[in-house]
Amino acid sequence: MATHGRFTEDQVAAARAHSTDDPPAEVDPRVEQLVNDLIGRVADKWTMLILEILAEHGELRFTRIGKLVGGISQKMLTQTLRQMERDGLLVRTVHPVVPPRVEYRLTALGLSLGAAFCGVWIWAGDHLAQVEQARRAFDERAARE
Amino acid sequence: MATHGRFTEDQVAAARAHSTDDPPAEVDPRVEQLVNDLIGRVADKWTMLILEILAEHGELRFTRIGKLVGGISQKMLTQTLRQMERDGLLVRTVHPVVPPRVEYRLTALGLSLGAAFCGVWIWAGDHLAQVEQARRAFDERAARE
DNA sequence: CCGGATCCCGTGAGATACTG
DNA sequence: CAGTATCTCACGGGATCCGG
Repeated sequence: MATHGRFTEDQVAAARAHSTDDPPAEVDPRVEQLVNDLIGRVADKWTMLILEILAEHGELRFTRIGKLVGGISQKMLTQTLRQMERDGLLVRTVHPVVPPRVEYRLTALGLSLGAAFCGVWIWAGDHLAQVEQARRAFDERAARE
Repeated sequence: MATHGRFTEDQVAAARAHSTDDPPAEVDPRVEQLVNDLIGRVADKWTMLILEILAEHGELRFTRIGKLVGGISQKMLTQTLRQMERDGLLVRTVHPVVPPRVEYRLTALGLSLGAAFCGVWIWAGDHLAQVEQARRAFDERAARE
């Protein structure tokens, strides 16, 4: 089975296992809302991309992440990394040398999120062609008015 | 095992199964780029939320989706639904009656993406407390300068 | 030199009003 | 009811400056 080559079977299995068996039915709407908010934060383009890069490479410097992500501004890179640090997804280590050296590394929490996202990457790779075909069909129909 | 209560075991299993066994190593950087682009489109806050709502409820009207998602503007709702339709994730059915009645329903492709995202929802529910604690710790440290 | 803070500007999101 | 049109404004990108 494929785990995108970046996560172990165990990590993915852990991501899929529930720590708490859910009560029969009904979820507290307040919890529901909190989960939705968290999804809103985490389901961000740059967050997902950075998460993936760090999961793949282990520990990286600021500029390196920017290069690997591609197309991200330094501003958004800093901002996203700070937010991820605040959410406990990664740790930021500053080495007091010159030139400055700042390393970013995922925490266990960040790794678990990366494992949870793994399925989405697999999906993207597997269904890329289908999406492109759907787009062509849609655009063609739109062009015909 | 939990499947977020919205997807069957089979759907989730299908989402995790690779249709093609990847060749030993190396991925084509061009494909890599395309996958990243696709992730960027699909890893959108509103897309994920709408996908979830539709996976849960089956078929819904425009306004109903807006209510269920909560906090989305009509503009973004229209825009996101159109984009998802273009990507082949859902079908839009217009009933030529008055008042107008437009139904949205996920396609098989959309359902498979929902199943792939399932792990992220489970993660959010399971690690909500950890994230909140990390934020409090970060904010407290920041306040102490 | 690297990491990132700051400024300026354009795109894109939100709120409101309007139409078929 | 399901959008479209318009306005406004905050957020994102790019260039520049700065501290170590």
